[in-house]
Amino acid sequence: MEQLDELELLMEKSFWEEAELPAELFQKKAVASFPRTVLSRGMDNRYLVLAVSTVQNKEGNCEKHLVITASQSLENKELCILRNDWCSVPVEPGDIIHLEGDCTSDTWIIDKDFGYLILYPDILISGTSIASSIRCMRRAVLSETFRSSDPATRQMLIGTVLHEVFQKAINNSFAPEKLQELAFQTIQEIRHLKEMYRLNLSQDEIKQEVEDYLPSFCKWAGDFMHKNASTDFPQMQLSLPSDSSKDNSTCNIEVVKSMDIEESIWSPRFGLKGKIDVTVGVKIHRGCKTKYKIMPLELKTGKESNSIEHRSQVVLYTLLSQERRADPEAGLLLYLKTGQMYPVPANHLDKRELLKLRNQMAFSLFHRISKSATRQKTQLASLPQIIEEEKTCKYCSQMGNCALYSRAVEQQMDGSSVPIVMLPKIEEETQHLKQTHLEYFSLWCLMLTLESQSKDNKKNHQNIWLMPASEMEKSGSCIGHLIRTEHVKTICDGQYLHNFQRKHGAIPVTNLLAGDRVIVSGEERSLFALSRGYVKEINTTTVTCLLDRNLSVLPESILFRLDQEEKSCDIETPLGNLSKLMENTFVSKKLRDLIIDFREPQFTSYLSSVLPHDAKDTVACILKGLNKPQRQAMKKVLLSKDYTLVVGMPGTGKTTTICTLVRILYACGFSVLLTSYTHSAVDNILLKLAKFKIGFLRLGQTQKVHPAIQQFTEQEICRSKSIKSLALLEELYNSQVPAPEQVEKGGVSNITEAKVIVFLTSIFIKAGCSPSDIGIIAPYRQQLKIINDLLAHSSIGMVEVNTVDKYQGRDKSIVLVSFVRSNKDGTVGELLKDWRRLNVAITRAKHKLILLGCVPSLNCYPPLEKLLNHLNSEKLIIDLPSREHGNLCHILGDFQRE
DNA sequence: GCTCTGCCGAGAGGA
Repeated sequence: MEQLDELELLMEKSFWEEAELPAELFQKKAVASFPRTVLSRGMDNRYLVLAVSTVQNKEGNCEKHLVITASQSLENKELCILRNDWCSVPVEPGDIIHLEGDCTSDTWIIDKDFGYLILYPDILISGTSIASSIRCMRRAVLSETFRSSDPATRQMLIGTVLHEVFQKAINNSFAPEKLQELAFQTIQEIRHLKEMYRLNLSQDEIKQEVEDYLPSFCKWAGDFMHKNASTDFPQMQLSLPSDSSKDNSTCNIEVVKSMDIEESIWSPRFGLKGKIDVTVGVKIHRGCKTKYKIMPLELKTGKESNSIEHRSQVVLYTLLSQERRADPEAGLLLYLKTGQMYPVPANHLDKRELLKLRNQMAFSLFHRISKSATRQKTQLASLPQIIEEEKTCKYCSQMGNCALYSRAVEQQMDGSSVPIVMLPKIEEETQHLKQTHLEYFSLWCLMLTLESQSKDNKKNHQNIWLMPASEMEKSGSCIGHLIRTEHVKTICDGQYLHNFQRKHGAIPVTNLLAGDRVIVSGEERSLFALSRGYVKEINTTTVTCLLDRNLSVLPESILFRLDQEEKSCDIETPLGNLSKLMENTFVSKKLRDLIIDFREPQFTSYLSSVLPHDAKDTVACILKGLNKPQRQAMKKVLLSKDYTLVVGMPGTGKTTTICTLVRILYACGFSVLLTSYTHSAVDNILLKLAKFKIGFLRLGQTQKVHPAIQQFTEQEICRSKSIKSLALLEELYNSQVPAPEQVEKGGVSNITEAKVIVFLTSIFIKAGCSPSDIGIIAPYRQQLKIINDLLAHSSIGMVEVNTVDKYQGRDKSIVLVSFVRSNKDGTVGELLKDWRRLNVAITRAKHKLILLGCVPSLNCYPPLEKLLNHLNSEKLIIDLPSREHGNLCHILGDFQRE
């Protein structure tokens, strides 16, 4: 906060004076807002704005002068002059910008005819968002904020299906029978059937409507593909920006072939992203001259509007295309209802205006929080102004959020201004809400926005395009220099299994684990973010990934890099829920009552009024599998008219309770809707339910917990007696042998512990345990990595190795825990202090639990100290004598050579 | 201080 005040003072000083001021200050702001942004010149230039001043030039016109730097030391300053309308770009000192154009003697000039300025270029905004901002910037920003408030319609479903049919046809054939077949096949796909079900539409209805389009598909193919002579193609009007003005704009356009479908491109040059329906190779015949271009082809199934929005989308795609190949200079807009196709030239003027809209939008998205003028209070910022166009507002899907934000947030600020004509509309849209509801909305919007902006969540996607793989590898979240090996296996549409190997040697030390999300890029600048997916398997030689695109179409020589996709905090779901909670519907009203106004939840008195009489025996039978608190929770839930909160520590059997509930409801003939904030929670429930269907008998087996652990968890952690997951603790090895931890950039590890863990695992397997019954847990990724590597070099099969948290809600027969930490200076990591995590770790084992760690070090952690004291009193701690360690190393040596 | 949790997601049409 202090830094910002200093900055504000700075901004009031004059231009040249400012430029002389301490560089650290700017560095501070830049670091706070744009962590680890790499400043650089060249194609991907990133400049830090040091100062902004508005000046009048000789002609009396306004110019903005920016003092900028691309050097991390902030020493080498350059000047950027913004002329004409570029003056209005809302750029401030401390901002990061990208410049397109020419720089002569350290001066950039961006004017109406030449050059672009991209504000916050690492915020990538989609083509459709920008196109929709033409009519209403506020709507575009609201749509980015409250995403889910736009339920899909019949027309959208038809649109999606027709897109797919066309995309399949262009790689196959436009023959009528083939089109028919492709259409039928597409309609049958499960995701479309689901959507039809949701919209209450029959398959026949959709089929009919889709088939109505097919003749136009044929017509288009007949017009634009496969002809004998170039003049057989329809005449069109198209001048490319590079054509000389003398050239006739009349030409024939021939679509030669489809190069890609649904190509997804991120453009950190223009701050854009998007998916191109079809990328086509096109011949433009003009007189005797022919130009070949690879262009975006945008499909539309709705009205043939040739609207500015549609055309703008195409223009933006020409900018995206430049990330991968030569400037197409134009794109194509095809209306599938009629087969009519319009060429869309990408003129400088259009691109300039669209990029200016992008900048405005980026500004709004970046500045979501402001300070109140009077009291410097942190508050939500105003959104772009409400427009005064009843027609546009009438059908706007963001109307509710627009009015709500205006009333709950903007109208509470000093000096807010709302167009007077819109006030009645805003009042009408929000009249169902009480003051408490408006305040709730405003508060949670602010909290969620602040959370998304917190330091933790400033993820740096941009490192993929700003940092070479070799540099990124040092952080452990990237692997470069990979080549694709073996065939790509198609699992289904949109899931392709790829194998990668390092071109030379083994895969370097990395944090990447199975299950991590990754972004696959080519190491070349033009090939980044080719595909996304997750790691399926990783060992010292090979990474197997499940990706959303098939990369076998690319040349085999391409060098790839995998970057771990850092989770960006998802506030979209809660914001969407928040918006839904404010809707004028019966359900939302009830929820507002309960959640905001704290109406007590109601319960009926008798189970007999809830459960059908004839289900009594079945229910009784199902309930047998639960302990007392679980049954009590179950009863409460069944009697609930509103909601019931079931609260419990990890391992206390919440999921089991829910599963049993589902089974009861199912047995009584109710339909059940499972929803969850997390996917994994629902997955766990489904997994357990599936188990019930298969064997079942598991329910009857009461698992016994070792009394020592039971006592401990009950006393220190749970207080509840409903521990389900039951571990039999056998031994705790106290490693009296030298087993120091290693702290490096990739994390904390302990090679000795890793070796012992692997050795013990091998013993269990030799004793007849199935590798799938064994789980290895360590709190640090680096340790998992080392254990994985040792396992990979052994003859041990697939033993699951993962972090504590990944075991949440699951059991293994045997669990080995490596605590890793071992040092003399008593360095305490935050990680092990978390007793909830400890609880998860020690309650995952059904039959045998082995904890491996350095007792003196672990005693530094209060929760562990309690556990160790407890185990000590039960004589469950076993020292590992140094003589044994020597033997162990021998054995391990042998074992590794095996 | 090195863990994890919320994640497919840009665009499907309408005026």
